[in-house]
This record gives sequence, C-alpha cells and structure tokens, in this order.
Amino acid sequence: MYTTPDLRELGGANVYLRNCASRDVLGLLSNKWVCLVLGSLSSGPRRFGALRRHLDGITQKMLTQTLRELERAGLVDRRVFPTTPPQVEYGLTPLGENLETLLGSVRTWSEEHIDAITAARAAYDERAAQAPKPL
Amino acid sequence: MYTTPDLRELGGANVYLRNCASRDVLGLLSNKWVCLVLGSLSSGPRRFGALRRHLDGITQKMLTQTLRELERAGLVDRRVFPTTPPQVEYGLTPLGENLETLLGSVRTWSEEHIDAITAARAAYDERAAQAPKPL
DNA sequence: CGGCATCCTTATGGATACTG
DNA sequence: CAGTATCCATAAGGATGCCG
Repeated sequence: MYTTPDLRELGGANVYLRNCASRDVLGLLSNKWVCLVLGSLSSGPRRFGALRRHLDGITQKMLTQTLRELERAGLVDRRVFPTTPPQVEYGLTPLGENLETLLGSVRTWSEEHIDAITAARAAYDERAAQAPKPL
Repeated sequence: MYTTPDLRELGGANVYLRNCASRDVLGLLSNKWVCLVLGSLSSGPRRFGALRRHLDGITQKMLTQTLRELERAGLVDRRVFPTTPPQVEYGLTPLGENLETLLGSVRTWSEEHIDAITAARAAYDERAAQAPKPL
C-alpha cells in the first residue's frame, strides 16, 4: 500500500507537501516586489511616495497591493498621520525585521553572484546554439 | 538637477534600480518552484520522476521549465545516462549548493513562522470586517 | 498624498496528446 | 522515462481616471 510514498523517499520535510501551510510563505516571497519592499524598509520607515520612488519601476497598484499583503501577514505596519495632505508611513514589524535579515542575505547573494549566473547562461546558450539538432 | 534622486535617499543599494542585473536573480527566486526544487536536490541528486513525485503538486511542464532555468543559470546540472529507458539525473552545482544554504534558512523560517503569519492574517481580516466603513 | 476601481494586455500555468 | 508541443483558462500586472 502506497499511502504516502513521498515521505519515505526523503523523510518528511513538509514544505514539499501540497497543502503544507509553509508553502504559503514561499508563495509570499514569490512576489517579485516583496523582497525589495522589505529591503527598502530595512533602513527605517518610509512613506508611500518615498517607497514608490525608491523602488524604481514599481507601479502604484503593485506597491499598494504588496504593502497590503505584507501588512496583513504582520510583516509591515502602517501608520497614518491625519494631516493635510494625509501622511502614511510604513515600517517593518519585529517579525518583518526578522525575515529581512534572511532576505538581505539573499539580495547580497544576488549581487555577488550575478556575474557567475550571467556567464553560465551565456555558456548554456552557446552550447545550445552549437548543437541545434543537426537533422 | 535631479539626475539620480533615488540614490541620495538611501545610498546606492543597487538592487533597487530598474535595470540592475541582480534583480534577475530575485526574479529567479520569484518562481514558486525554484526554492522547492533546489531544496529537494539539497539532499543529493534525483531523477526527474523522483523529483516530480517529491514535489507534490508540480506539473511535468513546470518541473521541466524550472529545471531548465536552473540548469541554464548554472545552479543545477543534468546528467544523462543513455540506458533504456533513459535516465536523467539532476544535482546541485557548487553555486547551487551555495545558494541552497540561504534558501534552506528561508524554508526553515517559513515553517517556523507560518503560525504567526496565519494569526496575523486572521487578526487583520477580523479588524477589516469590523470596520467596514459604516457610512 | 495615498489610495481604489476599471479596463485591458500579457504572462503564467494546467491539461492533454504525442515522441525518442 | 523524460521529455516536447499545443491549447486554453486564469491570474498578474500596467494604464488611466477618480476620490477623501
């Protein structure tokens, strides 16, 4: 009886199961902007407009959407100052800061190894171009 | 003259610029499956079918696509044994293993903090439900 | 300023069928 | 077994306009 063959293969690390909740968190990080927004806030709270300018290329919609998602997940908190015009400031929660330390190292890794990756891609493409199935 | 106002705001961490190549790497990680595939390979090489079974829920298409992308980036290597039927084995390159140490801690974080996130989301939703703009 | 609502285009990903 | 190719549904994301 093969009820749970997967678990026997590697020994039950649960992110690998379809309905494991922790996959949600990976899904969260699978947002192109999440890592950058958290990084941008790691140096201190910022207002909406400042974030928008800092995260070159993000649209208003995606910034709003990303911030809501992060706020809902308890990673970012939102402080409203009822001035005129209204000011809204975003900052990391303790949980957000905790995650940021990991994401920061991922961003650093990206910057440090982008050259190696670019080179690997070029090499791969060249190999692929040279052996284009000569039928 | 405001040629590069963004850099003065935070001091030149370049992932934040639109055309910075390191954003590509973040884009790579923005693939729902990348983190899981690399994690699945962290315990040793695996064959295509084994990966597919281990990563519960992945389709054949997405697995192929993800593996190609990772192979092209130099994070995974692919070894073909011309047996019948053919065997194809995937494993981490040194670069891939290096990245995996970071991603592993992200997966661990996900598993450790999923409860806090779930609770935060529930609280947020409840707050939102209780203050539905009583106009 | 900091949004939300709408429209519309494109990218993503699943299902299915076929191949070496 | 390990793919490739095709079709199709849905979701992601950009552009625009309006509002408190």
